[in-house]
Formats: sequence, C-alpha cells, structure tokens
Amino acid sequence: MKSDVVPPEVESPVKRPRGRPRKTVDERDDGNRRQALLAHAAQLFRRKGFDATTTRDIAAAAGMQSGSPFYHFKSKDALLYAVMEEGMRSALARQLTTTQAPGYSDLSAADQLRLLVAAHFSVLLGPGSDFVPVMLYESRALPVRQRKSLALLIGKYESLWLPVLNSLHASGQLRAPVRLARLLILGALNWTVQWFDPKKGASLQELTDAAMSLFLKEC
Amino acid sequence: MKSDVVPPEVESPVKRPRGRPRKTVDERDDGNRRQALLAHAAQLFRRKGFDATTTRDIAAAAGMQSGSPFYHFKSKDALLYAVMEEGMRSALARQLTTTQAPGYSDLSAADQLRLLVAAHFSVLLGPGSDFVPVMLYESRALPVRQRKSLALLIGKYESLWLPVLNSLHASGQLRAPVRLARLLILGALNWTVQWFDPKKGASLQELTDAAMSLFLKEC
DNA sequence: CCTACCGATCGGTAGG
DNA sequence: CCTACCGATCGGTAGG
Repeated sequence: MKSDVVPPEVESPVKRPRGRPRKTVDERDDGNRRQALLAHAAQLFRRKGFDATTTRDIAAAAGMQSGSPFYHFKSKDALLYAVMEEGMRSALARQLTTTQAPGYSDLSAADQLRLLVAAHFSVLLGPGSDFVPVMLYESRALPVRQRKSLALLIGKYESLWLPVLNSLHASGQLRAPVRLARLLILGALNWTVQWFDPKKGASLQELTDAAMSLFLKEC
Repeated sequence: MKSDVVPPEVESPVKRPRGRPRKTVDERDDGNRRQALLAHAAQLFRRKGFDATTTRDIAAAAGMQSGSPFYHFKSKDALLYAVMEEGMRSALARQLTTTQAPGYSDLSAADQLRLLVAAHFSVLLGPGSDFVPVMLYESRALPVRQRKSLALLIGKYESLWLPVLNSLHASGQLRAPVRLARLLILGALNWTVQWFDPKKGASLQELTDAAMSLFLKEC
C-alpha cells in the first residue's frame, strides 16, 4: 500500500490557536482520563505482561483511539513507570498509616509484624490491587534509569520491616539472620500473587495467620 | 555468492532423500544443535523474558541464521514449552534421586526437608539453572493447552513435599496448615530467583540454613 | 540449515 | 483526543 489516496475533505480552516500541547513532560494532568488509562494499563500489564500488552489494548480498554494514550503519556515505558510508581506510593502510604496509627508502638513485636503482613497482603491482593503486582513482576521491562529511581522507594519500603524483625530476632521468636529472613518472608508474601484467589480457598485473614505461624516461634 | 561455501563433509549419502523435512512434528532430534538452541533460549528467556526475546536473538546466540530455529522447533511457543519441560524434568529427577537415595527414609523429617530445600535451590540457583526460572516466571506466555500439560508435572513435584510437611506438622515443628505452608514455603524459595546472587552475599548453604530456621520450630 | 522473503503488528507521530 | 499514517520489527515460510 503506497501513498495514493488522500481524502481531500479533511481541511479545517481553523487551526489550533497555539500549536500543539507541550510534549516535554511525561504526562499531563487532565483528570480522570489519565487515571482511567493508568488503571486499565495496570490491569492489562498484570494479566498479560508488559510486552504482550499493546498500547492499542490499553486505549481500547479506556475507550480511546489507538493514538490517544500518547497524548497523556509520552511512551509505553512512561505508562509502565507511572503504574509502578503509583503502586509503590500506595504501598508506602499504607505501611505508614499502619506504623503511625495510635497504639502501634504499644503492640508486641509479633502483633506489629502481623499488621505489616496484613497491610502487605491488602495492597497486593485486595480489591483494585494491580499496581503493586505489576511493579513486582514487570520491573525487568523498565529502562535502567527508571528502575533505579524505583529502587529507592522499594528500599525505603523494605527498611520499614527491619525494626520489627530485629526485635523478634532479639527475643528468639525469629531465629534466621534478619537480612535473609526479610528476603525470604517478603518472597513468600509476594509469591501469593501467583496462586491466591480471593474468591475461593483461604481468606486474607487465614492467609495472614498461616504466614505468622509459619515464620514465628513464639515458644 | 551463496552456493559456494557448502562444506562437503555434511553431505551424507543417506541423510535426507529430497525436499524438506516433515513439519508435522514439534521438533527434530538432530543432536547438539537442538540442545544449543534450548540452552540459549532458556538463558535469554530468563534474562529478558519470553516476549522481549526474538527468535532472531536465539538464532544469533546459537550461531545460526534467523530462520533456522524453525527447522528444529515449529514455533516460538514450542521452544518455550521445550525449555519449561526440560526444567520440570530436571527438577523432578533431582527430587527423586534425593528422596530415593539410600538412608533417606531413616532421616528425621527436618533433615528430609532440608534435603528437599537444598535440591530445590540447586535446580533453581545452581550452575546452568535457567530452565526452571523460565518455567516459574514465564508460564503466562504459554498457550492454555500446554500450560495444563505442564501443570501435571508441577502438581507431581509439589506433592512430593506433602509427606514431609505432614510429618513436621504432626510433630509440632510446623504449625501452619500444611497446604498453605507448602505454598508459602515454595514461594519464599522461588522468589530467591529475584535476588540471590551466588557471586556475593550468602552461599547456597547459608541460604538453606536460613530457610530451615525460618520455617521450623524445633522446640 | 541458509536465502530471501511476506503479512501482520506495533510504538509512535503529524496535524488538526 | 481523533484521523491517518509510517518505519521498524517480528514470527514464520517457500524452496533449496
């Protein structure tokens, strides 16, 4: 197919007043259209993976034409990064409201860990939780630059677990080295994305109980 | 500039009669070329993911031209499946030689679990271990038909853990429900693919010790 | 296993 | 945000 048929009717006398919108920013804040794109992108990235999801898929899911996502995001990578950043932001916010709630510091270390685990599961498996799983399982698709930027947030999130784990290690309820214990515990939690189905089997509560009784000695 | 570089030694009189080889089979067993394709595919699938790896990448890594992988595998999907099947086959073989070794049944349940964990880590993180990680992290890319076929092998592998875990549960060394415990434990182990680096940090031995002391009560 | 392709698709863009 | 594209790439194949 060559360039032969140009429809002559598409000639508007009134051009756009000030040219096209700036393209130098990664995204524009045009309200809910951008949010809709993010939510559908998160869902599709989670279900099919980043590479197997086309920008056309995302546009169609949001009710747009194929080129329109690029009005809101300058590239597919930028969309992925926005999804992941939103995921980390919500995970961090959730964790902070947990640890800063009144009475948290009065709890036993075991109960503190239980709250952290429950919050982690909630943001990972609860309703509307597509952003964090995408961050966990698709970060390989991210350019190195942005991966490092995300690593800062991840490091902050992981460091929030250390005081509790140190305390449990000191009291003998956690015997494994704290650094390895944190990696193994978070691994067990993160892997639930692969098999947990809220509509059948165990509840989030039972899952949290099982994790606690698996990790802690309390004897 | 094409028909002059045919090495005369590959011209076997009994080789191929004429025409092209049958295409009805998924693969042909032509020895090490097929194995080389599999190994390079496993490595690339693991590092970049299935969708981000092109059949041209694989061909180049194996020193072939872009169309040649399709002489050995009828599709990119067939290559992925072959990698995964090889992964599961080696994992099962490893696990069976562990549990059927002389003296295994005389060990304590805790020591039996330790052997299973060590074998799992070996096949997951040891030298030349690209096949199992691909199976763990890329099965979403597999057509449903073949995914179900793999699920049989996976179920068999997972069921091998149940006797040991049941025994530990009965003796109080494992308090979590066995079904959930198995999922959480294997999750913790499988996630090590994301962070374990054999060239720095802990050794496989230390990793196994940490996992055992994290999961078991031994009190 | 190579050469020489093809049809389809995809990320992205010009211009409005 | 839509229309109408393009250049590049990719899985796969015909024929030897």
